Amino acid sequence: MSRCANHPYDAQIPKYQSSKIVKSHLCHIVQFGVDDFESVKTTPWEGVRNFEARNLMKEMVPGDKILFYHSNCKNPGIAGFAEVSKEAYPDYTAWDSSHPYFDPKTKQDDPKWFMIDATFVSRAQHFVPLSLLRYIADSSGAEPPDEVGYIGAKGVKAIKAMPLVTRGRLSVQRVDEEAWSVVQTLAEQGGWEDMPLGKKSTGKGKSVKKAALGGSRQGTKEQDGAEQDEEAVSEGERHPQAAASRAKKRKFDGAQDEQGSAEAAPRRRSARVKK
DNA sequence: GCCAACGTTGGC
DNA sequence: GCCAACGTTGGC
Repeated sequence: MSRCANHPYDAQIPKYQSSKIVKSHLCHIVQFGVDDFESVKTTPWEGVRNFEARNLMKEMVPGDKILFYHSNCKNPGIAGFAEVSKEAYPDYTAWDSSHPYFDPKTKQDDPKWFMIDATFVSRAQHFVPLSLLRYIADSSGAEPPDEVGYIGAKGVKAIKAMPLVTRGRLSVQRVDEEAWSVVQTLAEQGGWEDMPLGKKSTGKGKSVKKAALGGSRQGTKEQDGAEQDEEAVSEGERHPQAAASRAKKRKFDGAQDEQGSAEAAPRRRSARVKK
């Protein structure tokens, strides 16, 4: 759709004013955490270079909710909530040879990569670490640990089904209503501070990156087709499952990353929506 | 179109 | 820094 008319190249500048592109070895890494997101408010979700993730973004419509996830950092997890503010349009960073996400194989008259615009909604009052979700997902019982007993067996079930837990690497994945609800509740209630998660779960951790998981569409529930689409993988991707999150970029172009500067440096984001 | 090798991602 | 999972590339 829209091409870049509405998004001149400059449109992305704001994002980089607060985030950083780090060049190391042959890769560039874009760090973008919840702090950056909160200050920028709306940002194009550029750099997704994975077909499955890209197809999921194409399904998103304004209003779809997004879970913003910090990946590639010491304490990965969900740091905030956002929503899709512009449907998929060509990712212009793919055509800029000086950009970390440049992809020499795509042309402007035949866009290969797309991005959506994501608008910050709120921070997670309690950072929800991946380690917590994993801990819950790995437990054999149907009931949650006492510390987060409020999510109930239904919450445990929803977490166990999350792609974030079952497959990990896709930068953009679907989040069903139940999972969305549990994550939101966890973020509001907290309570796992004393659990043996291995890493700290305060959210203050150090580096964070940006990543998001998508959200569900609000209100409407469309069908829930959520599962259906899977993307057909067009060209490349054939494995429906795997793709986890990543959006990578090409070889030396950059990818995202993170690292953190001291404390916060989230990087990528991914957004997914469910429908 | 299949398959092996290689490169990347991303959690730990 | 290491390792496992996965995607991509390229030969046949």
